[in-house]
Amino acid sequence: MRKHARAAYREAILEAAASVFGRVGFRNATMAEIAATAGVSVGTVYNYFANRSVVVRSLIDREHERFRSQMVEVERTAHPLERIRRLIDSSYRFVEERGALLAMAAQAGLVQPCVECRESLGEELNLHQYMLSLYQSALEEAATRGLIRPTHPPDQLAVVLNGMVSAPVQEWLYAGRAQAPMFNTELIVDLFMKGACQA
Amino acid sequence: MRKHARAAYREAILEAAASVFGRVGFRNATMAEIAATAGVSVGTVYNYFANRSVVVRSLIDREHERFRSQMVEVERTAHPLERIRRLIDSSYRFVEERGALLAMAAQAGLVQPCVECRESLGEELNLHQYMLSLYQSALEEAATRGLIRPTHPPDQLAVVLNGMVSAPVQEWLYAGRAQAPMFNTELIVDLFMKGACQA
Amino acid sequence: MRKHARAAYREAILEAAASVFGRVGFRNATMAEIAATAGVSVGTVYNYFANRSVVVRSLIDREHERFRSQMVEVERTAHPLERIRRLIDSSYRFVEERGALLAMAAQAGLVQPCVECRESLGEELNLHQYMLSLYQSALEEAATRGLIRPTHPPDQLAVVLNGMVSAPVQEWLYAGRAQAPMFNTELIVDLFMKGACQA
Amino acid sequence: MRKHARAAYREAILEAAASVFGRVGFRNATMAEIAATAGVSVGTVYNYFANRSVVVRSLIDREHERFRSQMVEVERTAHPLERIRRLIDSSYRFVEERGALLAMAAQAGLVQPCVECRESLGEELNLHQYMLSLYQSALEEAATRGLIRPTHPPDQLAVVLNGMVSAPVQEWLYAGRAQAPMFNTELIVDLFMKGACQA
DNA sequence: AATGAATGAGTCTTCATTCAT
DNA sequence: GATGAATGAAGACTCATTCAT
Repeated sequence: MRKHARAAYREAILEAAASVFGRVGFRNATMAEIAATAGVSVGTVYNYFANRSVVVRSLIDREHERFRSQMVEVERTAHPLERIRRLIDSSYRFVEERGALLAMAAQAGLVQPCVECRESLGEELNLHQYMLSLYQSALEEAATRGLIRPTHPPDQLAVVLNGMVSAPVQEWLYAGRAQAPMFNTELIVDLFMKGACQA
Repeated sequence: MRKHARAAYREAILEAAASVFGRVGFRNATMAEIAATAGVSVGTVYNYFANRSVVVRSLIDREHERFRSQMVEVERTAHPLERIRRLIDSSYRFVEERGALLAMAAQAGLVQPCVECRESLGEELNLHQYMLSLYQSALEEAATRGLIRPTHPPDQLAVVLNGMVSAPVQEWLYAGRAQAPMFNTELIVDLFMKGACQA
Repeated sequence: MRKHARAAYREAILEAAASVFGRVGFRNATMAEIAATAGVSVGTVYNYFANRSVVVRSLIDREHERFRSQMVEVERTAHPLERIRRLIDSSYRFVEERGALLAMAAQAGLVQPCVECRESLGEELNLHQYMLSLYQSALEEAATRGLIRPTHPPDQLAVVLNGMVSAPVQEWLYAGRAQAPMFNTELIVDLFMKGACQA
Repeated sequence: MRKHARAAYREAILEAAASVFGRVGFRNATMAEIAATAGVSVGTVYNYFANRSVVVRSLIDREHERFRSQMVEVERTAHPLERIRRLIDSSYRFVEERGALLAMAAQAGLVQPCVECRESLGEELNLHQYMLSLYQSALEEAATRGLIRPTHPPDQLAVVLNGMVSAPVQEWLYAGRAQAPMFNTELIVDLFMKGACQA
């Protein structure tokens, strides 16, 4: 039960950190405010996390893990184009469910990498790279099966596709998350597959 | 010649700021480091800029102006799809030429909006909005002329297109600007127009 | 006991501030020196007082309060001339007991108003006005009872009387508080009542 | 004529300093503002005065000199009580004529000594001491001639008398010099000589 | 183990003073 | 000799981190 209590504290602090990061931004968040939001003392935060940057890393790790575990099932989808559709859809669902965190995630490079934050965050923590690799392997498979035009290298396609997916999220974050997010998977998929031109 | 010297100092400080912002990030940059990089004393920086945030704004204003003036000519292109191609191309050329600055610009929301930086920067300073509006009006015109499918609302198309364009830039910034940037306008245009699927 | 410690720290800082203000002057006193004198770190001072000017105000408020509470009893004295005598005596006793603080108080306008300090101190903090009003009402009462000549307006009399009382204090402060203060209430009262001339 | 120009500059700077000290206070006055008010450059100020504190001292010296020269005639008055009356009257005239300066003077200890300013001002610069000595010798003479009661030591009388004279000036300065000053020599003299009591 | 006050290095900013033009 | 820009020491204030209770 000791263990249980520890986990609860840890969780409370991480949630508080997520909320504060989302509210005041990555750099303006102070340990004092995180502690206050979590309803614990500063010292307690330091009992659970060695220092500020560990808080950040832990938070990102946790979200990363959640995101990955949500994607694991999707990754099994056999048809590569359908897999892409589901990856996008699943990404959007993640954003919709964990929106507050995303503001912070966006700044920390989960969605789009942020040069500023890189130093304090390891390379490995990045959802961005993870999504790119998922898109890329799906695209490679699609190319192999002749489902998409072999015109462009899959890694470049992956980057651009990721940009298409991320753009509405960024837009929403930038608008201050005022509206409930409404992401349109079909638009992205349709556009990516068929393009904008009249046939 | 006094005037000339003043302009030179101003420029040197802005360049130094750009470099420092690019190197250590938007918020980690100290006035002392900017001054040192410019080869002047702290006091001198304050002779030219009232405070830290004025340095940032001035830098962004300057880039904004340069970017706009580069786009002015492009905006006159009559054919909307050709205009889009040139907007993209011109954007990439701007990035290639003023790469170091872009790292900073990226964080400050010139390329992709950064929630954290918004508070310290006026709405109006944003290249992002500017590019979106250019894309959108081109797309509206194209829709009117029946050049693109009327399936999707032009504002959403503009957002996604901007995401496609920005993605490789972000990727390059994120990779630490290690390589000389190689942006492929044709890939973006081709993908946006025709899509990835086999016909 | 936490509470006790807090009060002790607060007191120590205020005493240190009083000492530093007295030593180097109102405006030359630095937070660092106040902290050092109190034997705490700069941060600690800021844990107790939001900023420099709050330190000053708090110090003055405290003295103001002490002074007023010491006067409250005197104010009840029925006979107006006797009341004046006691007001003077009580003022001098306050100065004698809390001399170190007075140096600072003098500059801050407690004893004699100091134009320079007014902007940073609220009107209401002023002992000077308080004493004037006490003297004035005593003088008005004395005039009504026919105890003093009705020649001069009571508000002007109050100002001059206050000047008589303050002068020896100023003198002592100006001499660097080298000697133990020796204020002569009888001299002031005698002079104010009977004047210097031979009868 | 070179000499003439130099003197004019010197004078302009001192007047500017007086005005700035009077406006923003002793410590808040910057060399830049003094220079600007004088209509010269900062460098020029330093061509005439070695440093900030020399400006202050020079200003005080000048006023001191003017005051003394105005008093020289008064000092010759044979009758000691009449001399006191004229000293007071002359002091008030000086204040009325050079009011702006007095604000600064007050802070700098010309009228009432200000502990804060003592360090930057030599002992010798003090009008206060000068006036005290004039009052004291007049009082000693009056005591010798049996014109005043021998009850109180002349040095203490001088201090108190000076307090009586200064009080209305302080009051006027403290009120922000809003009204034209109206000092009442007769009230001071009458009160000092005869006291406030009914005969 | 939780607490929260103490710490002090680090940041922005001011301004007296210097000095090249 | 006048100019005014450059200088940098010094001061107020913040906040991550430590540690006695």
